[in-house]
Amino acid sequence: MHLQESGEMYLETILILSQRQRYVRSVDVADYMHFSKPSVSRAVSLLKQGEYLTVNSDGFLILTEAGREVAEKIYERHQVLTELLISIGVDDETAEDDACKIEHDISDATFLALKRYLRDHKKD
Amino acid sequence: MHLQESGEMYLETILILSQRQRYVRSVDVADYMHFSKPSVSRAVSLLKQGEYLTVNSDGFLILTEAGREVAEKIYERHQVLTELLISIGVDDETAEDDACKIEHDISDATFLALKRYLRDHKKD
DNA sequence: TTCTTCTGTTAGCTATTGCTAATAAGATAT
DNA sequence: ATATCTTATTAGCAATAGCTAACAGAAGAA
Repeated sequence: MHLQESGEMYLETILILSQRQRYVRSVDVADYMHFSKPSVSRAVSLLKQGEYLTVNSDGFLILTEAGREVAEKIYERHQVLTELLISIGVDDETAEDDACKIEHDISDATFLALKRYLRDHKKD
Repeated sequence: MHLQESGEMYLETILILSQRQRYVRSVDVADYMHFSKPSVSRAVSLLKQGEYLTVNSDGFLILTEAGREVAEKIYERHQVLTELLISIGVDDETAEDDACKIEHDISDATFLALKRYLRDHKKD
């Protein structure tokens, strides 16, 4: 099953929340993303179907290996892109917002090139 | 009426085609974008409704001032982003593809910062 | 003139992804 | 025990944006 941008966002959110909390429930995701509970409920069931996560008996969302890989990939992009935009003079909030859209669009090749670029120009 | 990414792509395409041809019809847009005629037909009627273009009696698509502004903005982004990605080592085709997605996502502030960056680092 | 091809539109399908309303079930409070 | 709050789900709506099938009208060819 191919993931849309929306699925990637849910996985990224679950990863972020699981770094802050001992457990992540659908309602936590809904609050964080400012989406309704039914929207999250459906998204979760699709991600479960695609084997990107499991839901345990307490309703806690657990990323599978595949889910965690996607989430970490997107989250890394998020951080690197934000840093990169800030480094060229974009204000923090705009950098964050724009990174959040770009992170889903670019190819691995482009992301690698950007990362390499940032590494080699850290002190400019 | 707010334009989606899809509307921006149609306008950009019409601009590109109008630089190559004396006139641009719906079918030319369909061929260029590899979309069906009905898809273009509907898009054109929405863009007409939003006053981004007019259709003359020969079926030629003419961008309005507003339409041309959007098209030129997106096309400029397309070119600058492509150049920028190529300049950091992304291959031409990937750069083109990724630029084509990013162009719709980023804020004016981010695009300005990128353009400024490119200008100041042309010879690196 | 008649047949074919080109162009555009209409109708209606699909998928994605947000929403609200209503409901069910469990946990907590009175 | 009953009432309320929390959480999750189901059903169904809306917008966006692609598609095919069918058709109408105009242009071009035989």
